[in-house]
Amino acid sequence: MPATIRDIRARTGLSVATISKYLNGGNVLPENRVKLQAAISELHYEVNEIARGLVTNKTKTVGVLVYSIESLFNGTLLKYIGEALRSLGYGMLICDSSEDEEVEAQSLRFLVNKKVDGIIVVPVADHSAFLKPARDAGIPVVLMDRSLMDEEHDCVKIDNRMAAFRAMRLLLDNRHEKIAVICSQVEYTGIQRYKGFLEAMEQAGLPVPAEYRKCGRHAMDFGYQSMKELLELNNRPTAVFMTNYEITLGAVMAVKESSFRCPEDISMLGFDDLILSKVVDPKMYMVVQPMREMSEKAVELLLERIENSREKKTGEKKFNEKKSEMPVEIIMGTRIQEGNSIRFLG
Amino acid sequence: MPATIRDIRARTGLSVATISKYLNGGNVLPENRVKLQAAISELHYEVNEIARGLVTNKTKTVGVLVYSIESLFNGTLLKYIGEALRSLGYGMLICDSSEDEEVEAQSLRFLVNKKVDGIIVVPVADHSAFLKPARDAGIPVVLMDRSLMDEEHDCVKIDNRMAAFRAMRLLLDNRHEKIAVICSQVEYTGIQRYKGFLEAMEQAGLPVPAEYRKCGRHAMDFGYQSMKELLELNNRPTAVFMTNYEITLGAVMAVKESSFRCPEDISMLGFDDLILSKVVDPKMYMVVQPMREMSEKAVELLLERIENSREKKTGEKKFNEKKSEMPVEIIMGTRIQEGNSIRFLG
DNA sequence: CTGTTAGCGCTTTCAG
DNA sequence: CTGAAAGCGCTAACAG
Repeated sequence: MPATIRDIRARTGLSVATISKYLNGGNVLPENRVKLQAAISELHYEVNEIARGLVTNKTKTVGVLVYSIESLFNGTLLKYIGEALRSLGYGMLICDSSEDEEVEAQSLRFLVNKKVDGIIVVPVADHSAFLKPARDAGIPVVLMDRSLMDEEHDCVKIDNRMAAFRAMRLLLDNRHEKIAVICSQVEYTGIQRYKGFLEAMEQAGLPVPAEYRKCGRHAMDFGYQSMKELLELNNRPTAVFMTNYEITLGAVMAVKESSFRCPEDISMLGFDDLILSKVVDPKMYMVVQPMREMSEKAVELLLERIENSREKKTGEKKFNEKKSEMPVEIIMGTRIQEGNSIRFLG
Repeated sequence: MPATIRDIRARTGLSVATISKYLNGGNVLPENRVKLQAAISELHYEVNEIARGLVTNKTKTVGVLVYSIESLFNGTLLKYIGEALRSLGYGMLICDSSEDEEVEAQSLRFLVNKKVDGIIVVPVADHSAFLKPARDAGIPVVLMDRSLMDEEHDCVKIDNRMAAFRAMRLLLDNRHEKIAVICSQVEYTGIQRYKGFLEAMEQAGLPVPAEYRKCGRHAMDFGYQSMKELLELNNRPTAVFMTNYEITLGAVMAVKESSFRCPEDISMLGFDDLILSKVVDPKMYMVVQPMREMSEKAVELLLERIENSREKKTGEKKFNEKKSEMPVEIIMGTRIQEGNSIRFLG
C-alpha cells in the first residue's frame, strides 16, 4: 500500500537510481529535485528501511538490552542512551530481559536477527555465553554497569569495589563499628561492591558477623526483608550499607515501617541516587554514578566499534588509525550524595 | 559474514525453498530434517528477519512510543506490554519521545519506516497529526492512557474525569473545604482529571480560588514548585489533590522539605501508585490504574487490528466476524490505594 | 548527472 | 515433498 521508489519513477520519469541517490543526499538537477520533492510529498513516500537495510547491511539502529525496564536505573540509562543515539542519527531498539537469563538470550538473538548495528547491554547473566550470536554475526557489543565473570568485554562502568570501599569511610569516620551490608550477589557488580565493603571493614579491623551479611537478589523485596531482619536482631547494627538502588529502596521501606528512626537508631548509606534522596526523609547518603556520562561513553565506544568493524569488512587500513582491537573497560568516577542519614557516634 | 540459507543449501544439497519451508515449520522428510538441524547448528544460522520482513511485509514487531522513558509510569507499562507481546511471539521496538512533540513525530516515522506491524503510543501531542504516517502506511495504532483532542482513536485508558471526581470524595468526606489541585494541562488526560476535580468541588458547593489551581506541566519539578507555593499561601489549603505520578512525587518532596507535616498540616491525595506509597511516610492515598490489565488490553486490541487489516488486504471476508472498524475506547476501572495522608477535619 | 543492471536473503507460487 | 524461478524495495557499481 505505501508508495515505493517505483511510484516515484512513474510520477517523475526519473530512474530508480537517481531517486535513490537523491534520497541519500546526492546531487540531482534542480528541476529534478523539485519534481522529486513534489512526488514524495504527494505520495507520502517514506523510505522502506527494511529494504534499505537488506542491501546496505546496516540499519542505523542499535539494540539496547536491559535487565529490567521497570528499574528506574535502567530507565534513566535508556533516556541518556536514546538521546546520544538520536543526536548521531541512530535509532534504538530496546529489549527487556525481565531479570531472566533465558529471556535475555532470546532477546539478544532477536536483536541480532533484526540486524542492529551494535548492542548495548546491561546484563542479567554473569557469563558471556548468551553473547555468542552477536559475536558470530560480527555485531559489536558494549556492556554497561555490569561486566561478566568469564571474559573481558568492552564495558563502561564504575570501579565498584573501590566506590564501595571509599563510601564506607562515611560510616567509619562517624565511628560506626557494627555495620551490616545488604547486597546483591547475582551479578559481578554486586559482588564487587560487597568486596569493597569487606575490605573496608577488614582494614578498619572490624568484624562482620554472619548475620550482618545479607547477600541475595538485586530486588526491592530482598532489601526490604533483609532490613527487617537486621532490625530484629538482638545485636542490632548501628549502620547499614545498601549496595544498589532497588535494595536501598526496599531497606528504606522497612525502616519506615518499623519503629526505628533513621539516623537516630540506624544509619543508612545507599547506592544509585534516583530521586530517592529527594523524596525520602531523612535525605539519604548515597553513592552516585555519572549515568549520563556513562551512557554517552557507551554510545561513543559502540559507534567506534561499529565503524571499525565496517572498515575491516571493507578491507580499509588507515595505518595511523590503529584503534585497539582489545576489549576496553572505561571506568568512570563516582561521587557521594550528601544527606543526613548517618549519625555520628560520639 | 553470518550464514545464509544458501550456505545451508551448499551443506545439505536441498533447495532454498525446502529450507525455507522447514524454517517456517513446514513438513520435510525426516532425513532432511536431521540434515537441516545439523547444518543450522553447525553454521550458527539465524534467520535474517530483515530479508524475511521484506517479502512477508510483516515484522512480528510492534512499536511502542512513550512520552518519556524515564517515567516510572511508562516503565511499568512497557514491562507489561513487553510481556504480553513476548507471550504472543512479538518483539517490541521502544521509542522515547523525550516529552517533545517533534521527537515524537520523528520517532513515529522511524517506527513506520521500520515496518512495525502496529504501534502503541502514550502520546505527548494532543492532536492526531503526528499519526498520519502510520495511517498512510496502514499501520494500526492503539493509544494508551491519553487520548487525543481532535479525533477518536483506538484507546485503552481509564475514565479520568470520573476517577478524579470520585477520588475527591475522600477529601470531601473528611470535611475538607479548602482544597487545592496540582495538575497537568498539557495532555487530554490531565485536563480531564482537572475537570473531575472542578466538578466535585462545584457539586459540593465549594469555591476554588485561583491560587488553588496549579495547572502546568506534567513534571516532578512542577509538582514540587507548586506545592511550595501552596504551602506559602496565607490562606493555606487543608488538602491538595495531585493528578499524576510525577506531580505527586514533586509535591511529596516539597512537603518533606517544608516544616509542614502530612497529614497534620496538609492532607494529600495522589495519582498513580508506583512504589511511592510504599516508601514514603505517611503512606499516600492514591488513585491507582490497573496498569497490567491496561497493557494487556492494549496489546490484545492492537493485535486484533493487525489481524483485521491483513484480512482486508487479503480480501478475506468472514461474514460472521464483523469486527468493528470504528475506533474503540476501552475504559478500565480504577481503585483507591488507602493510606493515612488525609486528616479528618472534625 | 542519469540510467541500466545486478543483487541483498528470504518467501512463494507453481510444476514436478 | 521438493525445486526452479520470480520477486519484496532498495542500493551500488558501472556505463553513458
